[in-house]
Amino acid sequence: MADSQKISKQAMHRMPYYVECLRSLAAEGVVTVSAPVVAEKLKLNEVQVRKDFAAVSKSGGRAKIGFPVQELLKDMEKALGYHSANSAVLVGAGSLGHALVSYRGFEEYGLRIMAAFDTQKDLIGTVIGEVPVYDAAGISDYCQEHGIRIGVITVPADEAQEVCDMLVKGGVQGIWNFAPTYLDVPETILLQNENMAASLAILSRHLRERNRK
Amino acid sequence: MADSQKISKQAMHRMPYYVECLRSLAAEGVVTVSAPVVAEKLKLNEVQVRKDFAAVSKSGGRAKIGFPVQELLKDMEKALGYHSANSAVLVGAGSLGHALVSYRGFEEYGLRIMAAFDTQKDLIGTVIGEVPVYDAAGISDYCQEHGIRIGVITVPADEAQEVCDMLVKGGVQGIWNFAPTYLDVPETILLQNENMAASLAILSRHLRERNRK
DNA sequence: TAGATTGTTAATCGATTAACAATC
DNA sequence: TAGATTGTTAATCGATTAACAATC
Repeated sequence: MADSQKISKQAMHRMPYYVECLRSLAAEGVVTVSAPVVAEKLKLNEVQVRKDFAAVSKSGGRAKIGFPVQELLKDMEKALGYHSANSAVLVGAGSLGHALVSYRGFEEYGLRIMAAFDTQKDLIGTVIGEVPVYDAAGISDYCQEHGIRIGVITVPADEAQEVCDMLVKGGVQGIWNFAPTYLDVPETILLQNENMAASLAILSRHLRERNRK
Repeated sequence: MADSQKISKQAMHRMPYYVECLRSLAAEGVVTVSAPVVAEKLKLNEVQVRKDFAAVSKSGGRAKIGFPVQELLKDMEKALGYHSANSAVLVGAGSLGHALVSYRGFEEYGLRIMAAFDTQKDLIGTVIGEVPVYDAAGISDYCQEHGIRIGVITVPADEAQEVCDMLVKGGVQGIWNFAPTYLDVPETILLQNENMAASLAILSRHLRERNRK
């Protein structure tokens, strides 16, 4: 029953799937839904879903009936911060960075990329979508002036730490790191590593095992 | 000492960071390295690193000396499948899909995107980088004819299941799903969900907590 | 009422961390 | 030898799953 604090990282990873599931139920006009039903749809353990729901739901569910879809959805989106916009900058306007900047989909989750930075002369001064690309030298100043809270790192591994330091100096509170490298950040800053290399490795490993048999 | 099978998912997620760390050590000309040293650099537990190394290293380490950097690197890259190319197709050539196709970085990890698919008429027939975009109707046939092993899904949530089914029908063995939705796949197929919404939610949540105090 | 579903307490499981003997 | 580091066995921790009483 919405104890605010304690949602485990694992639970946070399941939340987006609940949201998606609840939205599609809402679209079908379903008014209430029970944990076992959602668990069945998502192939998850029933108790797990119940606990996850309990962790975000303000008013709780009702025995025999379940949870009101719309209300649970709202509570969950709030817990996930989907509606609280966080200003961000992205550093490294290479192909991945370019992609992420032009992908507007993150806005739905509260990420608003205000500016991009790069060191490459021919990128500086250009505009991606509606996002301007500035000289990387100005990262810290820009972040301070605009109260930027999140830095997205899409530079090569060997430049990531330097960029990270500049972002920290600029006062960002969270860093979303796409470089496959370890970053050293002060304890107060949340580092979220997006580990695509690991995902690929897990896939690759599975295929190898499979094709050996 | 390289028991092949049992590398946990969590361990797999740490591997890319080891690889990056070992590469940079190798570049500095370092010949051997011990688990405690790497643990210190990566801010990980020493025993954990030792166990992870033991899981991939063929010849094992030597007391007081540690592991030969080059050899361990080779063993690890092999365990991760970095050098075993897997052919893939990507479905959904929207902005995220476009980004991933044009990002050549995944080739290093063994993912070779051979073709992209979309339903949008004005995208079909175009070329992204060197990758052609075909009509989504032909997914299954293409995969079968070309022995495609991995399908990458970057379509909106409500189209993902349909696309997934076509990929499965085409005989892919692994699916890398970027849509924030649950997919139903046969047990034999490995589904790897790339959960960017969750990453953002975790960041967002942290910022909110922090700014309340 | 009977039965489904909730919330919660207890048991299980897997991964991390600690302890320690073996080795170079 | 002494001390660092390995590999391994045992203890701890956290998350998942099972069990069950309370509720509608």
